[in-house]
Amino acid sequence: MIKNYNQEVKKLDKDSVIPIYYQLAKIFEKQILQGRLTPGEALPSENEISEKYDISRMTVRRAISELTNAGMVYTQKGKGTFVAKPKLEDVIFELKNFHEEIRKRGMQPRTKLLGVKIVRADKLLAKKLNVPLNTNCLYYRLLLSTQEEPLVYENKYVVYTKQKPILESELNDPSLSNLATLHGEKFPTMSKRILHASVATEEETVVLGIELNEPVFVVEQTLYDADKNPVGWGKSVCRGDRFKFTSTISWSMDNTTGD
Amino acid sequence: MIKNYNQEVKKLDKDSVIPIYYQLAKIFEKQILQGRLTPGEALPSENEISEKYDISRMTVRRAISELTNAGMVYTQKGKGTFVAKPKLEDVIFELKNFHEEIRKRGMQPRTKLLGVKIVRADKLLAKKLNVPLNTNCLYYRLLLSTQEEPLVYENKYVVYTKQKPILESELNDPSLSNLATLHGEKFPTMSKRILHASVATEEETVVLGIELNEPVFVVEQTLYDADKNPVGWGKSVCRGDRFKFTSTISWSMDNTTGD
DNA sequence: GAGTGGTCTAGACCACACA
DNA sequence: GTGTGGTCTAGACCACTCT
Repeated sequence: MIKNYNQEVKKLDKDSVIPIYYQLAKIFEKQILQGRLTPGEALPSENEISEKYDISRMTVRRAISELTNAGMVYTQKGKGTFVAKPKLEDVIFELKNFHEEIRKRGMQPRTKLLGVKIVRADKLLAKKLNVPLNTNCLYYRLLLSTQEEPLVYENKYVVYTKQKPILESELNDPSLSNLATLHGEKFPTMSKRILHASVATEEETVVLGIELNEPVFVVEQTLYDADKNPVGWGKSVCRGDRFKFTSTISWSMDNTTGD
Repeated sequence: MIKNYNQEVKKLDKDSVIPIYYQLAKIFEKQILQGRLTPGEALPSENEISEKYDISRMTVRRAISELTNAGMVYTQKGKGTFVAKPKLEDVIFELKNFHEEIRKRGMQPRTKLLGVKIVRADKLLAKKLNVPLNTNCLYYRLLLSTQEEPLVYENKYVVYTKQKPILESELNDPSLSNLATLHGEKFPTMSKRILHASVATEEETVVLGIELNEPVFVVEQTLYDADKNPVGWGKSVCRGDRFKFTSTISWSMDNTTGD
């Protein structure tokens, strides 16, 4: 508590395997987290820092860049670098690969193909995929489960332009982007998703083995190519009693988001 | 289609107001999106690029850094820089400030304080906030609405160490992190949230004006200070018929996530 | 050993903010 | 004007990969 009252210069180990810019960023991070630099307050200028620690200005900039990426400081041209306010009210819910997540929890993920066929686009699908009515599309119905119980019921459609046969091996990665890559002409480069809270329909209760009106997450996904044309569309229904999304926002350099 | 077979060098405008590193990054982005550089393929080495375009290697590195941040390429020490595979299966659902979102949609957000009082921590709350039983805590009940209808019902608790009076002005920003900052000793620096799909309880149907068993999103939030001690806990119940989360993942330099 | 990306330097010029 | 951050250069040394 009584140390450092003389704004003593923290030491940088220039021979360390740890980069100088990282050591410097950590020094400022510590000062910010300890409240010795408070939100709105200015950091020393880049020239001051580079003289004080006897390092190049470019190295100072790299350190500040790390802090900027972490959202801890922001820069203003011609004015200076300032400590940011924590933005803990922002939320980011991440959803990662189903198989990995299940395996991480010590269970065995399974993918069951309930059906796959070529269908002609009806009005809804034609609109979702921006194709003419009755265009040939591939339709997949999948059930993702652990060894114990079903978890996700998926319906996916992709534009079917290559007329390639449907391979068993597709089930190794039945993600919409993989299916679209295999059977479409173009590369998917953008994915839009919408997450709804809903209750299970009759069909979903049967497939998922839950009661009518049980809560579920519904994730609708649309894939686009580089020209912004839809190349795939799908709907995943996740059991509400087995799924939750977690979000960690941390005001520090490590762990931008976790789990 | 027939152009550029002579690997003609794209021009960089060195006198432009647009930074060279950005122009260069855009050139590679275009080549990748057009499929002239495919996933797994190597970019020219940094030295080659710097000679080819007659710019410094540090500028080349800055350009590649932009592409790396966008997830379009990855680097391997001693080997080279390679085009990444699009990871469109990752999902990021963002939830932004309630008031801004409502206003953006052309409605007027309202916050109604249903109640605020000092309570003694029961078993559940003592566990959530990691304090002894019966510790004094502040308890807020809030209703967020448009002019037309209620949307979110919130219950929030913060550790009450400062013994500061409760101010009307807190309602300008009744976020958990603001309440915790005002009434706690320490700075919140980390926020964890859990998103559940559920159905409305009896109390929630009354407050939100919906039917029993209507789907709702439940967002549970815990705030921590720099020492990882909980300083606030809250639960927000959002009408399922009025809320959806959207996610856009784009394999390009702009729009890392949108809306 | 040759080639690669990672780090770092000691300069330079610029546009911007502020007095 | 002075001071700030933003860009850029032309070198340098390192650890790493591959042959």
